[in-house]
Amino acid sequence: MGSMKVHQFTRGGFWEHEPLSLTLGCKRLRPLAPKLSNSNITTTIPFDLKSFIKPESGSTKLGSSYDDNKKDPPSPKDQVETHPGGTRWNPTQEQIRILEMLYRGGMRTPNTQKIEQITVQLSKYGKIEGKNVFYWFQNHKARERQKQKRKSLGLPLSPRTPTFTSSITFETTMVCYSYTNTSIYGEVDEEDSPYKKCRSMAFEYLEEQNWLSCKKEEHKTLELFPLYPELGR
Amino acid sequence: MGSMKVHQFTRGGFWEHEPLSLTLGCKRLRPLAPKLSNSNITTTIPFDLKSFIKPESGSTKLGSSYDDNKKDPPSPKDQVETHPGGTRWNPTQEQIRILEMLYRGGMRTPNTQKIEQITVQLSKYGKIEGKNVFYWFQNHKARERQKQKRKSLGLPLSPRTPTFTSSITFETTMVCYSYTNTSIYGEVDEEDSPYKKCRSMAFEYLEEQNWLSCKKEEHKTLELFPLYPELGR
DNA sequence: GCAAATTAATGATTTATTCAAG
DNA sequence: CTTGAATAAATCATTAATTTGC
Repeated sequence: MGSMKVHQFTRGGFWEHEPLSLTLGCKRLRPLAPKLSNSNITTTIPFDLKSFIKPESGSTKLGSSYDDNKKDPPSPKDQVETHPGGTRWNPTQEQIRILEMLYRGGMRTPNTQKIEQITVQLSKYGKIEGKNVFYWFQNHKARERQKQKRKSLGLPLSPRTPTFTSSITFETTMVCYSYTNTSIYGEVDEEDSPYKKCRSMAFEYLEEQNWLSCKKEEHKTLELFPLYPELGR
Repeated sequence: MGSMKVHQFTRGGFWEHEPLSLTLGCKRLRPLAPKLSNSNITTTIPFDLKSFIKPESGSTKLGSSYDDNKKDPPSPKDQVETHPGGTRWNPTQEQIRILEMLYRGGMRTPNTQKIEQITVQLSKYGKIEGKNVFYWFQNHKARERQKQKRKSLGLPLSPRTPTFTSSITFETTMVCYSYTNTSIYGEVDEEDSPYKKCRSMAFEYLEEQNWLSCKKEEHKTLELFPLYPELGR
């Protein structure tokens, strides 16, 4: 019971009975889309599952007439991975520069059309897809907001470590956090949110109680606190 | 510092300086996409903003060759609102029946292609768009999970809703969750389920800090800090 | 200097919340 | 009160930077 379990950090959730499937485009190893076995279902569903096997693509959306008010958001993952190796978008300086300008100019969540246009323009400076633009705005907005919040809270502007996983491990009397994809993990891998909410508090408590004995030297990929940069401390 | 902060549960974010714009399609009244004023930017960006005024649509994505593994998710809002009045999808019995079957069959987050196929099939039973299918799976999964969780927590299977806030409420010897501005739940009881242990530790800690002073009866929307990790305290 | 090890950034997805139509 | 729709937060994963021990 006092043993440390070291394993891949899987999402808090559980993957139900979803079969495992690997993506070709990228290296993800965790279970992805289910892939319902047709043989298992076609018999019960009065629905042409056959056509599900190999679809065309299409989804030819017509340009909505005019209104600029139309939210008509983006189509994140709707694009086809163009990069062969399955690597992620690596923006060029120029691309970033332009995106930041647009952002500073007030653009926040461009709709599909705008995204398409931006993409076309940015293509001049390097490979890029619409979803990249979409994600960039999403992430940039969210991260700017975090920065703002941290600043307003007077927390150290530490742009510190983001990859701290949210898992906490209880074992014996220790609590540890895993880092990046691999590390410690306790038997307690609850996925409940209340649990997560307590993390920091629990940690402080344990520290106070001198229950924290593991040192960084003892375990490379182990770090005790700042669970989240925002937590500071 | 020992004071309890009681406030309305507003989203962590704020709407920065985003200009307000109303959608025509739906009635949302909060700030939406920015709509960057061109006159303000074109002068500084070496980037053809002009072309942003009135785009075409396109985004003709080619069907990715084969792999079914490709995550290639959906394109939620990528569709064009076809309904004139801006009403939302009103699924027919048949459509729901089929969707539920697919769900029970194991399907969770179909990719774009699958969505497209499903959409085509479901069109036989009534008007429907790809995004409707996408959202349906999203919502269904989330709500099934809630039901499950509530059940596992032994909470009243209150058909009550989804707005389980993420806040935790501490009070006396109980740990509660706030629920839609009002209710609170559960006590920190028995066992040493690490999960519960965590809760109780947190509780003890807070109590120790004299941060626990309010009673359930004293207020409805009680919220004790770490709502979100970033909020820290 | 260099290459492995580690940290910081940030692209990409999923999940949680919110809102409001019906 | 149910649930479609949409956004924000959280999370995961990969790559760029930086550090560290030769």
